[in-house]
Formats: sequence, structure tokens, C-alpha cells
Amino acid sequence: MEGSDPRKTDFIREIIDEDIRADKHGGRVHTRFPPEPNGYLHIGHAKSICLNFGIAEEYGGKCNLRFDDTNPSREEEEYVESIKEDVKWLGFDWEDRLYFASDYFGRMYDLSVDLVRNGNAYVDDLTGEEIRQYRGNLTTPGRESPFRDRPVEENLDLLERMRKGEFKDGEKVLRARIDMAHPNMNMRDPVIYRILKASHHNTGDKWCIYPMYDWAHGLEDSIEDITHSLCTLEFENHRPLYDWFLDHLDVYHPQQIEFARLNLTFTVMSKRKLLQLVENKLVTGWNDPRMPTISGMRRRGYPASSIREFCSRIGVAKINSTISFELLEHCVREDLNRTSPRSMGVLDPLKVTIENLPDDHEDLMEVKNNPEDPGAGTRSVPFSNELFIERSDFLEDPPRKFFRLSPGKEVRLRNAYLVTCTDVVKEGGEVVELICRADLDSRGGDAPDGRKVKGTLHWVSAKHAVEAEVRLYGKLFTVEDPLGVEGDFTDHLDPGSLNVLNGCKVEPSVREKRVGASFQFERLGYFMIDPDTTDDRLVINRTITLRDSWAKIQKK
RNA sequence: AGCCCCGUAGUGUAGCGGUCUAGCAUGGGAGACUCUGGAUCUCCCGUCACCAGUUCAAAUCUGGUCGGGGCUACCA
Repeated sequence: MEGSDPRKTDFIREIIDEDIRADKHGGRVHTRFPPEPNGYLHIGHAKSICLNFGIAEEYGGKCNLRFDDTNPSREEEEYVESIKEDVKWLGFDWEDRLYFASDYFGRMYDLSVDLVRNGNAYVDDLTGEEIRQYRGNLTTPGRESPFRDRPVEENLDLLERMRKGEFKDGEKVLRARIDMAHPNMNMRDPVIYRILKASHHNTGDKWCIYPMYDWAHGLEDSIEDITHSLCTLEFENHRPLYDWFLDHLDVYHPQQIEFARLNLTFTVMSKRKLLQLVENKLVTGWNDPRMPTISGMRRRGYPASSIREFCSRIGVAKINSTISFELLEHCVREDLNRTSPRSMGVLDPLKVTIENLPDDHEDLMEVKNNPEDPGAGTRSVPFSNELFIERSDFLEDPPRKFFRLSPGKEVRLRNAYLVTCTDVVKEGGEVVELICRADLDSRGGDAPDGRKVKGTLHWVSAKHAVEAEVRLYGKLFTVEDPLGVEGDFTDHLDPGSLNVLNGCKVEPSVREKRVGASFQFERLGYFMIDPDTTDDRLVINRTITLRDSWAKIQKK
């Protein structure tokens, strides 16, 4: 992954540099990306993936993919597969280091026995509700559980029986024995194990007690010899606990470092909220092209490299921030402009007949595939006397600075001919066809006398055109911060965020493209072939429009 | 209210005591160029939250104030 930027620096890389200088881990750098398999990955995860895998790459270290599957009640195999696919697609490789927290359940259990043995944990019979009450609140200290001082032997026995399944869900928990008056709520004797008689996607029914995050996560890092455990800011208050557990066991102690999670305007970034959109069928699925999920962006046509570039540009810091959606879009356009072959397609066709060409006229225009990339070669585009142009490229009564077609005006048909509109055919007031006269000396699009022709239109030969369904996507929400305004966030979904166009006419070469292929329809934007495409149905997604300065002018 | 974290242009960041009349990107504005009103190029748009110290010198160090965020799940 060659980043164009000279040398990224951020506070995390500074810490790592310092650790290497101090020979803290013998120069080793080992990170991990630890998703919980309870939803699809989104662009926020991409930030973490790029950070963790990127750092490992830069420092010649390693990065593990580890599923943090400690809660059987909401984790599914489907999510495991999608996450693997998304990480791979983003361009990262965990090699042979695919791990599951559930693989460590045995080790974790043994370690918890050590904790009990040393008097640092106890089995509590309080109910969930009671535990909550005993915990106190932000300003008042908690009270100690009456079971807190059980003898070690009794705790050992009870823990063993918890594991064996002798108790019902919620009947007992194992708790750390820390300090019920600690100003950090996380330190008020946090729960280590809870009883959950649920089948686990990986361990089946082997376990009926499952470790809590705070207990499990540090151990996972420790077991995997992680050097720098990078997580988001909301775990800052958990770090003392992360450290406490590791300090009270005879195990290797990695370092947790927190950074700010990604927020993006015009979207929501919580798995719970995204799940809500999916379950309530407000979108077509996790991979709906309007979703901020990796799979959604993939289907939308965002290149993986543009997402990586975006993640590199936003940087890593501890400031809570919201990145404007435009930056992501900029990265997508920049990438696609460089790499996408061009073609022509007409979304809203208006028929044009060239009056000075015979009915059976056919011709092949040799056209550059990508003006940005001479190596991309050329292709032949069929031309005839009957064409389609974009309806919005004609106005009977044009405003000033309208460089397109109108009665009597001359424009260029891209790579074809200069044409002048000589007549307008209407049916019931609606324009149904234009009659144009071509300058036959301008074949290829160059004016024979060097005269300036300001407007250039895209076109498709009517008799050669391929029909397509084109799906136009816009922002999912109408407001920058769907969670920060009145009402439920779903109230602010944009009903116009999906616009399906049928009967679009595209040049024949588009039919040859594979599913997933990106290309530009000149003057319109970047598109990609949707997986819904079949032998007799061509479905195209619009990834993003071109920057449109005409639209800007119109607004004024 | 207790604990933790943060505060540089609209947005996101660089900056690690002088080389900062604060760099870059994005965004916005103006123009040039152009067979995509695309791309490209040029120019313009910021008194480092505030106050007090330390220092010859502070965006950078110290203290305080103000502002923002997080934490009271048998979730992660």
C-alpha cells in the first residue's frame, strides 16, 4: 500500500517510535483488529483496520484479525464471514493469524481461578438489579456485596459449579474484588463471568459462563503477544481495569492506547442503528449502496484504495470530530478519475435525428478510454443518424450561459460531429425529437475551421444502444447529524436517496463489463455494474456524480 | 456532582520553545485552460478557546477559567 503522503505521524506512531527507541518490546510491533461479530463492518471500522494493519505494515510487524466473540446471544457466523471478506477487500492480510476470543475460554477460566485463589475475585449471589443498586452512582460510593468476603475455597467451589452449569442464568456472577468506592465506576468490583446458557457459534454448548469484555480483552491481547492494543476513546475509562487485571495475574501486559472513532456527516455509524435500518427494511440490506458499511460502499462502487486514502487523510487523534462526507467523496472521485475507463450513457433519452445523414448510416468512432491515462487505449463506439442525447441537454428557451443544445445552436457530439439543431418535434407540448444538421467535415469532433464550440454532449446511437436500469444514489439522510436533531434518526432518512431509472440507453461496450467493474459515463459520473445484472438485464449503480459546476451556477 | 479525556481556519489535521508574518488537505470564492460545465493550473478566504505565569522568546512549558466529549450494562 503505497501512500502518497510522505510519512504519517500521529500520537500513536509517536508512542510506538518511542517504545522502539526504548526497546520496550525488543522492537516488536504487533497489533490486532478485534471486531465483535454482531454486525457488518462500516467505514468507522475501516479507520481502525487501516490503522492497525497499516501500522503493522509500516513497522514490519504483524496484525491479527481477532473475533471478540464473548457474547453468544448476539453473534452470528454470517457476520464472521462478512467481516473477513471486508478486511480482505480493503486490501489487508492477517495471513495465518485468524483468532477467536472463544478459543481462549479455557485459558481465561484458568486465569480466573488464579484470581480467586489470590483473593482478587469472588462469586456474588446478588441479582443484576441488586448489583446495580449496590454500585452507587457517579457521586456516591457503592456498597460492598454481602458475599464479597466469602472464603477462597468457597469461591473456588462455586466458580467451578458455575462452570459446570449447576446454576441458572443470572443466579451468580464472578466479580473482581477491587474497590466499591472507586471514583471510576468500572473499578467497582466489575463482573468477570456471567452465566449464559446459550449456544456459541464457535464453542457450541461447551460453556455456560461467558467472560465480560474487560476481563477478556486484555487477556486476548496478552495471549496473542500484542504490543499496542488500539481502541476507541470510550474505553479510556476501562484502561485502569485492563491494567488491573493484567497486573494481578502473572501474564504479559500489552499497552492499551485510545483514539477517536470516526464520525461522518449525513450518516449514522453505530451497528445498532444500522441494524435497525436493515431490520426495519429502511434499506435493502447491510450492503445497500447507501449504507456506510464496507459492503455497501463496495456495492456502491467506492474503490478500496479510495477508502484507504480517506482513512489516511483523516488522521488519528484524540479529538472527537466529525469528518465531512465531502472528503470521502473527494477521495472516491480522485481515485475513480485516475482509474475509470470512460463510456457514454444516456439516463433520460431524447431522440435526435441527423437530417443530412441517410437512414442506413453507420459509422464507428475511435474514442479514448481514459484521457487521464494514455495507456488505457481506445475503443470503437457505433454512430448512426438516429441518436439519443440527455433530455436535460436541450432547452427550447435557454438561459444565458447554457452551453448546450437549443434551436439554432451548435454543439459538439463528443468524439463525433458538430451538430446544429434545426427543428424541434413536439407531441402535446412535449419535445419528443430533435432534428439536427451535422457538419460532415467535423467527423471526430474537431471543427474544420477551428471555430470554438463551447458545448459538448454525450450521446448513444439509437439502433446500437443497450437498455439499462440505472440506480441513482444520494445521501441516506437529509441532515448532517441525524442523531443530533429533533426526532428519531429514521425521521431524517431521505426518501429520494434511491432513484431507479429504467429505459436508460448506454453504449454497447458497457454490456461487456463484469459485475463490479467501475467506469465513468462522461459528463455524468462514475458508475459500476451491479450484481443484480443478469444475461437479459443490465443494472448499473451510480457511485457518485462528477463535480457539477453548472449545477452550482444554476443555484445562484 | 465524582472520575477520565479533549480544545490550531467552515471541516479534518501538521506543528514538540526561536526557522510560525502557523504548513497541508478539504470546503467556499475568483480566474485560466479544456472535445467531459470533468480533470488540471493560478489566486483569495484563519488574531492557535480565554486569562495569568515561566522565558530574551510560547500555538508549543505551568496554573487557572471557560467550552466540548465519555463513564453509573450480568454489551463491546
